[in-house]
Amino acid sequence: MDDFSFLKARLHGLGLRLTPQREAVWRYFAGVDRGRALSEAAGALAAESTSPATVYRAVKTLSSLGLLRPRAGEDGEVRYVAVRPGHVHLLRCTGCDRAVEFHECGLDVLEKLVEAKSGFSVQGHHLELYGRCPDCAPFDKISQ
Amino acid sequence: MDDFSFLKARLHGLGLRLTPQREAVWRYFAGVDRGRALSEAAGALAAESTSPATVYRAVKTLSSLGLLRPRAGEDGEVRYVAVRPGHVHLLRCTGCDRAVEFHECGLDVLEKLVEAKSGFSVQGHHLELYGRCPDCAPFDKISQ
DNA sequence: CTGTATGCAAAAGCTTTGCAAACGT
DNA sequence: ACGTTTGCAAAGCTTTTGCATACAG
Repeated sequence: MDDFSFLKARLHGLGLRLTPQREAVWRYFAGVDRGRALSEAAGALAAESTSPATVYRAVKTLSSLGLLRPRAGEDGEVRYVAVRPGHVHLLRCTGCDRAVEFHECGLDVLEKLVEAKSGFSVQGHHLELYGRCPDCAPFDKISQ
Repeated sequence: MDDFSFLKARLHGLGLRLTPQREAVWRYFAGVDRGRALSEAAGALAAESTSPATVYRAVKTLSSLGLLRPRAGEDGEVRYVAVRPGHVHLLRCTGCDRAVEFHECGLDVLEKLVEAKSGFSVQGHHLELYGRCPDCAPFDKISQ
């Protein structure tokens, strides 16, 4: 789980360094299977002796490198998820917000189609499935 | 452009009312072809004699009804977009953030597949294409 | 009448910024 | 040495909340 060399290379590309704090931020987001809000991250990493300001700055940096990606929840709160290299999509549980990755999507055909219809040049897509994980599904029968 | 009866019905379903302020908020978001941040909306609607607090409350309400949907931009800022009834996806310009809608996506097959592999029960998906609109594409050759 | 909605203004939170010190190359 | 990074603490914003008033059914 240490793509740190990868991280380092990406940072160096911009003349930036891989510091312990940035590594801690990356590990924090990469180590959980759901997105986290900035304030959550700041709170959690305070224990690891990384100041809030640094967490905010590091997230912004990693985000601009495309290593973290902001996603808005149903509630409008932004959570950042670590993006691994390659083409990855998430299936997220609407109950506990846990997520699993999947790769296939077959959207390249759709992209061409929409491109032709709209006159846009399509660069990529965000796709996320949502549903209930095995643990949360049972609750649907009880509550509500 | 007046799905106000639709709006009204959805609100009544929860014992809520369609007030002039809520209508103004809806019109604001529905009337633009790109998402807007809460603070932008609050600023713009102040001119229409709707207080910030009311805007924030109305967006939350409409959002919980599924009529507005929060989306996070690359920069991590949340913008809300009005959602019309039906199955709609957006193609958004990474330059100016303008968007056009499209409907086809063919993801039902994928949903079944991922469902089978993961053990989740899939409820739906968020899909967004991004690219350059005809107006913004030219700049790519100039800058950077 | 009763419960919902609004505006105001204050309070609370989150995020950013300036600056001096520490660090890596 | 030099430019980058950090932490602190202050400043700046956005967003939320309490409460009294207005409104709709």
